[in-house]
Amino acid sequence: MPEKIKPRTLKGFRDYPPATMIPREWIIETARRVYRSYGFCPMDTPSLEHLEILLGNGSEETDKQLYRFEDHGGRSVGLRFDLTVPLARFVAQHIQELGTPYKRYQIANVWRGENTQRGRYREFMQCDFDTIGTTSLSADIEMILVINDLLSALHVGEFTIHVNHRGILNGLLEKLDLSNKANSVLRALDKLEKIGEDRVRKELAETAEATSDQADQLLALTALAGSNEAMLAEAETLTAGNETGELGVAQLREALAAVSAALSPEAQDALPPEAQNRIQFAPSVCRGLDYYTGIVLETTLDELPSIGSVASGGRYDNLADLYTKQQLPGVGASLGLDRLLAALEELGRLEQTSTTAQVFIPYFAADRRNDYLKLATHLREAGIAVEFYPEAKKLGKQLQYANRRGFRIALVIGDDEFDAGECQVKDLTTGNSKTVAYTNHATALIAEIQSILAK
RNA sequence: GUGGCUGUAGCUCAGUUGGUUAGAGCGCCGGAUUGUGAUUCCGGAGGUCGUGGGUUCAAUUCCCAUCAGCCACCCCA
Repeated sequence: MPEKIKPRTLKGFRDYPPATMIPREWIIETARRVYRSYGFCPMDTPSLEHLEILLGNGSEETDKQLYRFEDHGGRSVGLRFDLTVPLARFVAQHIQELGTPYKRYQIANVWRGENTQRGRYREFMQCDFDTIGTTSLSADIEMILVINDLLSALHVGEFTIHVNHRGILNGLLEKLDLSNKANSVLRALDKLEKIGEDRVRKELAETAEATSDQADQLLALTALAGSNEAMLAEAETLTAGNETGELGVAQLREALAAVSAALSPEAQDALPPEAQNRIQFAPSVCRGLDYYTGIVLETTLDELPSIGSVASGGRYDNLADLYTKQQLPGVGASLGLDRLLAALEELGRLEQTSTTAQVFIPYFAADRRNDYLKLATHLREAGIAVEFYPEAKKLGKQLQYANRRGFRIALVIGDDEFDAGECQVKDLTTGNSKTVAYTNHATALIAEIQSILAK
């Protein structure tokens, strides 16, 4: 007998059995619903692109992480490592037909050949939404509202949206004459919470050659704490005299005020106290996202901040300048679905179900198959998802199966019930059952099922 | 990509200071109970100890490599 091939998956690539796929789809559906509720429209692009498209302004890091190869026609190609670069190519190619403002969402896999860790895989899904072709602050405000709606709808527990404006830090850097060291400075400042002020100071001195006076000012900004209003006032003082910084503070102030106004006061008051500050000015949020130029945001879960940002985004001045002369400003953000799922799993916030139907019909009376199928059809027509067991096994076994899969209701019908035109509706959560007539288009039965499902 | 830790049944783990037939709990399958699932009792299946090599009379145990997972660094457009 030949050796069997060992079944296995590649590092960083995973299977998604039903128990993980069901919550996954639920998140996708929720994201889709929220995005659509703001008028964002679906679109997609190919997984594979010409290498030159993806490399574009690529940093060395991108280079290293990119999955690339030569296709059968000898072309250099690569798998997309995010959804923003393909979007840039897409709008550069199609903006004439699309018109502006163009609002899109895209939920798709991306690939990065980086080392794996909890919540970090080589194939993972991003749920992006963007508004292209407008510089209006309304779009920025809307981005914050979308993220707030989305995470609220996902039942992730309390979360914090950390909002900043690139202009504030850039302004301070200009003022301190450190603009040419921006990357090193931002990278060091971003580690503040992680490694502490002393080591950040050290890193600033080493990598950005910052003087201790410069470091003082940078840390004065990033270490700000207190209410959003108070912090903004401090930031205003620190950047005073610099146009970029002042504009940044002003825009952020306006956006935060608008977000508060948009969220109804009643809804706000109904939230627990910690949630009323869920949108916070965070002067140190600036990492990565090099092309962002305006408002930026990151979102962390209050119960598990260590897993990192589960949704981030911001405003960019010119999305597609690599591919077109047309200036295309925009604003957009992305939900990191796999990281979020990893977090929810760790927090025990995922529902354990392996079924998509709520109602189970055991195959009980062996020669009544067509009657069972007919009943199932009736229920489906009423919008109730039903699974009919394929074998006329012992009832106990079938109920055990139903219980394990997480069905809510079993409809027990044997010869006696068929003859009497009734049906036992068994609530699998409580174990109680109730006998209901199912004749007359099963109206009474449907009502009973719906009342149990509504619980 | 660099460094560290880990890998024993489907799951969570014990264990062997190198030595006969590698264990437990939970889960799974069957029966007690041929019309009712989470309890109870009885029985059963399931492991080349991640994989490959080396040292040894003997390796699941020691060594090397490799694969995978986790952690830190790096990075996260």
